[in-house]
Amino acid sequence: MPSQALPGFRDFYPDEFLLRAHIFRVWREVAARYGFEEYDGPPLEPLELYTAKSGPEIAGQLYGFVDKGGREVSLRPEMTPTLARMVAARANGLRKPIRWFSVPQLFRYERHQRGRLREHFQLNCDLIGEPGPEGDAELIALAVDIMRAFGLTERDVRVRVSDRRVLNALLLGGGVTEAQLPAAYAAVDKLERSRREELTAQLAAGGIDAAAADGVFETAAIRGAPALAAALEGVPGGAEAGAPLRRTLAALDAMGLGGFVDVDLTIVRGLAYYTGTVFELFDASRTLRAICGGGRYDNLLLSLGGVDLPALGFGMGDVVLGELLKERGLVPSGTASIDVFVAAITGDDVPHVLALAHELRDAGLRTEYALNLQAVGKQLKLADARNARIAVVIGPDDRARGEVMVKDLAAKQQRAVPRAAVVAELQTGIDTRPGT
RNA sequence: GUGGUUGUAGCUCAAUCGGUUAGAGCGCCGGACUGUGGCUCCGGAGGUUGCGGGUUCAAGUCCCGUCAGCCACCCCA
Repeated sequence: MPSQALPGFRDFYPDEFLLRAHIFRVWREVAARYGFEEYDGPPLEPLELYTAKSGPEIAGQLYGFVDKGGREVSLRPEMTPTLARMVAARANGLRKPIRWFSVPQLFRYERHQRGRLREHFQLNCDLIGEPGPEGDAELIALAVDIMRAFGLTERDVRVRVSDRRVLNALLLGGGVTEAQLPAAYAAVDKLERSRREELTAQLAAGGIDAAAADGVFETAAIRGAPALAAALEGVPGGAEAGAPLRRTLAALDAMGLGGFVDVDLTIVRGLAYYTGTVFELFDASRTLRAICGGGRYDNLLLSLGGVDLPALGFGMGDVVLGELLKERGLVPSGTASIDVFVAAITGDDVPHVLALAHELRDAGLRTEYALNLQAVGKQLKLADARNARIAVVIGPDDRARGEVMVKDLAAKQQRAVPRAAVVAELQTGIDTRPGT
């Protein structure tokens, strides 16, 4: 028997599943707060659904194979093509803007490393049918509020925002031609990780001379809205190109979330389909990969699904986010816990334990008992190990008086309670405790 | 796909120059403890030293290969 999961795949033991469940719960709660509805699609799709968007070379990165019917298929590497198909099929009947989210497990056949596996869960939130920049603000705010719901502050995570329209205007205004834009984008993307001489050489290979290259570097170095506005004044069409981003930032400020946001033109993301705002969320110390990334892709639904709707969305994976939460101690406690443990003194008490335990379970209390008769001390030890709050001990003497012993395990106190009253008492007693 | 680096018990680690039967702590199981828990003490299980080959009288230790983890690149969710 293989002793471990496939490379890049994870086993979730109960204490690890706790974190995953916590992440999913927060994702769904906050998405619901923004009026987003959950959807899902198949985890396995025709291969061409993905090659249509990104070209045949993408197939090398896909978890694809030929199925028993001879079809070329792939586990889904992303959700957007599925979403595009679903929206296109019912586009006329859906009220706009469409606010949908999903939590798919996605797959990529790639060499894995920290924060990047062959499988992950990713919250996808998309807003479809809204062209205005307030929609961009809405989506960024959703991503930020998810961070806040996890207990992360603006000192923990930063949103770095750029805009294709802005970067295009500045690069073209700085002497880069339309055809040279991809090379310029690649250099902007690598600016933080590579040395400037290497990038200059790469830009030269792309036909961009030294003077224009300096312009690229200057543009990429712009930080903050005022500096960006100043730079835009100096290029043709700059004011117009900068207007949407300005309104998006103003809306975020009005929501009180402006403190999370940095204007940073080195955020590039996939060249293939973003058309406007692009943004990524990072941990403030920047030791991890991006937590979240997204932007506006106004042409994609037309090219994929044949429906012309503006759209924007983001994806937020569980792996990097989970690492950050662990790093900051923001994970729920790793121990399983129950409400009540019922213990028997003798074998004659066991049926009464079963009866009471079942009544407690019917009353909604998390209840356990020892599955085989053992010493009371053993049973209480088990109750401790399961983090029970209350132990109920049933013995012959108590039963003769029509009572059971109710023991508060934390307070180390116990008292006799009439058998007939114990379920109601425990139910209210436990429900009214704070912090449950 | 390329390069670097690391693999010893469930976990964290130890094992001198290559030298006897690979150890410890935590965790797990059992006992001390048959009407009352956390502590303590005692005992036990658990290892093909990732796997395969080579060198050697002798390999956890040295060499080669391979697999896996980690890091960087490529690429991006």
